[in-house]
Amino acid sequence: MARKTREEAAETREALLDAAEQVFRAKGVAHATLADVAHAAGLTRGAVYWHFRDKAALFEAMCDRATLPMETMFDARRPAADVEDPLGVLRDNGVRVLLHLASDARMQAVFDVVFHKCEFTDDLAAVSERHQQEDDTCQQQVIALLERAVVVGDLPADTDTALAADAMKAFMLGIMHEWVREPDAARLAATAPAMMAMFIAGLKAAPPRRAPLVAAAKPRAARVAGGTHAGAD
Amino acid sequence: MARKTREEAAETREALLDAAEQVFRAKGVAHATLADVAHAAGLTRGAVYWHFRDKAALFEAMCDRATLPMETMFDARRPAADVEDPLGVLRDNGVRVLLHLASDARMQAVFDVVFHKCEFTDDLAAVSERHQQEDDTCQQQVIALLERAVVVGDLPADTDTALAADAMKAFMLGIMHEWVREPDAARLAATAPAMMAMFIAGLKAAPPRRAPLVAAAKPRAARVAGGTHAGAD
DNA sequence: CAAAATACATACATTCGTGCATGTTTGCAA
DNA sequence: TTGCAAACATGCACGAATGTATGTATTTTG
Repeated sequence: MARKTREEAAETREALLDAAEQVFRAKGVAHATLADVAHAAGLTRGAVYWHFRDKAALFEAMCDRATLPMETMFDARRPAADVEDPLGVLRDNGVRVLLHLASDARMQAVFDVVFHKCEFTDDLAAVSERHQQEDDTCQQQVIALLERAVVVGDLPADTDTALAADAMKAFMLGIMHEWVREPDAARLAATAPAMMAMFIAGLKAAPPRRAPLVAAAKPRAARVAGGTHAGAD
Repeated sequence: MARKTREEAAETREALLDAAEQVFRAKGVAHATLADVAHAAGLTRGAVYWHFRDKAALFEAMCDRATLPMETMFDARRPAADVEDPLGVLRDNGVRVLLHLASDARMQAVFDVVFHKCEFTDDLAAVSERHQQEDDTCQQQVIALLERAVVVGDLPADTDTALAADAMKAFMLGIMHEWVREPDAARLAATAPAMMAMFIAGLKAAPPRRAPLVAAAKPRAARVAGGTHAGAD
């Protein structure tokens, strides 16, 4: 109808993002229409097209609003160069992320959408790349802690820290992936410590090593050309 | 144009499923049109509507063709009641699944579609429930092996086998989820044993226990109001 | 206080995908 | 050999969603 004040406009934008979370979660991103989102917010498509260029932009803004807090949670960590119990820090970080997911309804909705209610194709390539970058920076943090663990002596020198980081990422991602399908905050909160403790214990007991099995302990000559060669036939 | 023989008709059906894998993977299930699938197979929409009721039926058939082999792979296992090294069997089973994924291009395509290129909403509810059932039967197999491990003495008596099974499911699902994004068959094949060994080692070293933390061992008083309270500040 | 920009609602044209109905040729059975 | 049904291709009507253009009232600015 009429123009709103700046604050009210910002509120409508938030309302649209809230509606997008609900509608995307219920109908899927591709299957949901912008009219659905607008109507869920008590508005019309005009409001949506005023605040966002198209559906992809709306989706991107929705993701940003939920993942930026998570980014800061990880980036705010100290340089991780002088912690005395790096594996303990790693475990606590994992638990913290899971507890945060268990307590933040917005994060739950967005993760449910990203995991199960959206198709990552060309039009969402920008969002996908941003997620990729965030994941990479997070992985660097984990690798730094793992290498610190090597220095401290909690892990052997030839630990494949990159692989261990991939394993941790896969574990946590799988937990969140499955949990958002049937959210039970109490259960996740109760089981998160045991989950992470189990993973860290496995990391200590059977850490993945570099130069896995092939190119065995001491073959004839190490005349591999590429340098960054995979190793497995 | 004309009628084909029964065998040729079956071949065109397979060709349509092949095309669906490619097109769904490239454009996403919701964003892909049946004309795309038909054209990718060198046919028209008429052929699609002859063999499948609609897009959901095509998707379901595509999933079945790829996951049924996996089902048999798990169901063909022996009753798991008298194995002498249940955790070893569990580890080998996990490795086998990962190796199978690394070597089967069809399974890779379908998993990529299911994980990243499709929206599980109402119209695909049937497929989602079937996946759920398959997962449950698989989980029962894992739990059976874990309880066998308790009997054998590899795990303590109060091991939370259901939670451990959830952890394994999350771990494997996370590995596959991430791997299909950037498939590298050699790398997955090379790292799968170390991954599974690490998990089993963690299971042995720090198995999750029942009656986790709440109703705790012996704190002052368990007078938390909510009942389903998180517990970890 | 007037002009311009804001914050939407409304209306419209266009495209696109689906579902079905129909056409057409050929394999298969009697 | 005839008839029927399989195995598609083709064409059409319908709805639905998008993008944009326009209208409108209010807010802000000078």
